[in-house]
Amino acid sequence: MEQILPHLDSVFSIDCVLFGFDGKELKILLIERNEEPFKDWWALPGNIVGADESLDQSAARILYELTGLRGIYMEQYYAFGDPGRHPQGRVITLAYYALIRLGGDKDLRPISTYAKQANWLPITALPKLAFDHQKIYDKGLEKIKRRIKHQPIAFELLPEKFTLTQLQHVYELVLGKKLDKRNFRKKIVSFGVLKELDEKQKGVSYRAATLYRFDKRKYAKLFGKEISF
Amino acid sequence: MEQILPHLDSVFSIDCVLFGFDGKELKILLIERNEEPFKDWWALPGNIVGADESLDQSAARILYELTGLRGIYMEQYYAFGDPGRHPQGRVITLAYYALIRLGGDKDLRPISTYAKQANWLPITALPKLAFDHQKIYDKGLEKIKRRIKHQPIAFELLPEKFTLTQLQHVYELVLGKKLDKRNFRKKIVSFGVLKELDEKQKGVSYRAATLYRFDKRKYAKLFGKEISF
DNA sequence: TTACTTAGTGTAGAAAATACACACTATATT
DNA sequence: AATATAGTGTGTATTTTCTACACTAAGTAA
Repeated sequence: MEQILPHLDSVFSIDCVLFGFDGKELKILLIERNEEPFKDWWALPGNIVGADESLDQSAARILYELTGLRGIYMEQYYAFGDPGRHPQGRVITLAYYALIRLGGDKDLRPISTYAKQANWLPITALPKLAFDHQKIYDKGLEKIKRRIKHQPIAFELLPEKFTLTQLQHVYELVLGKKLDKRNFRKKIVSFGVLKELDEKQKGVSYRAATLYRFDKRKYAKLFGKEISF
Repeated sequence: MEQILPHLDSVFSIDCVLFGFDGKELKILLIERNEEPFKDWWALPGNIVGADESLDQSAARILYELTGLRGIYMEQYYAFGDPGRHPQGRVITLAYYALIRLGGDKDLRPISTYAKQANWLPITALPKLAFDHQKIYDKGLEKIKRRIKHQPIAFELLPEKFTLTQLQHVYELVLGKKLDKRNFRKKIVSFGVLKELDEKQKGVSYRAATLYRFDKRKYAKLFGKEISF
């Protein structure tokens, strides 16, 4: 296809803030860079957008390449493009976030191409990040804080079957504050997206909690509507 | 500066959805294109991002060039980048919206460079738009609907001094539904961002309404906090 | 059997949201 | 001067939602 438009030397990338929950802590996926600039620094995983893919496709591809995960709820949230943000030229990057449940079944594929290692690090103790990635992460956290209050996205962080206490725990970690157990349960149940199962939690050395699953059909109806926390 | 990064022939632009309110209707600014592709079609005003400007600076510059306006509340809300969205190559565009008060004092500067004409058209009767601009507009409207519920941005659409009825009118237009006058006033006053003036409306052939101004200091404090409609 | 740990539940009071109707006032018209 | 008109401005009762708060039930481990 002929390029008629004016040309500017800009590169367009996508960076992902992958929030993961292992049952205890909220973490994000970081890679340790193996190349300059910012060699040996931790950075958000990201990549260049391909010529023939849509932005969402590209984000999904990048997530897949970096983690082996598919079908994850993922959303574009902000574009960062300060002229000085990348020392080697103009790079405009589009930030996506995803919510992922960690541990248990399938392990994540390692990331090797441009990183020494990849690791899930708890958000309570993040290292200094390369480029403007701290800013990107901050904005991402802010975004999901806002979003979890209004839309039922917390389930993405949990396994298919979960207890109400686990769900509450996720809300508390994301929002950064304690919630009242009874009020939390009342409200979350009132949304009508939870399905109580006959099963109980297993392997705990105390009274086992009832497991819940979330009802995708009702969830789909609710989505777009506003709920509030 | 040496370009080390891989190079892709992509162009990065910004398109603006400028919402305007003339006291009666909600409108957006559109231009009638004078060049192919989509010659003679209506389109959102937009432009290419300059090499040495930040995204927000670029948006502000574009808004200024197109309208002569400065100091307008403006926000990035989504990036559109389907490979086929521009017939002449890969163009990724970042959408911004702005809220503008129309009429009265200063008229907008005409837009001449790449358009036959520019016009404020009511959102209730929009023509077919070039490229994927309908999609961009739709998402923008959705965005401000959400936002006006939670943050005090409606003032941007009104003149410095306004009546509560005018303010309510804006809310009703954006949200697309009628609001109760008494409840609306109670609530909007309770936010504490309005300052009642001694002045009254002029030139009306009925009882003149009290004019209000909004208090920028309190507004600044409230900003970021959540309010709800 | 007892001690321990977490699950699970209800209610009362406060605050916020909603529904609802009429008198007032400035102007224009006769 | 009287009247019609059109939008301003206000209060209360009801319902709904939010908040604060503490004990019993169930299962496990010793």
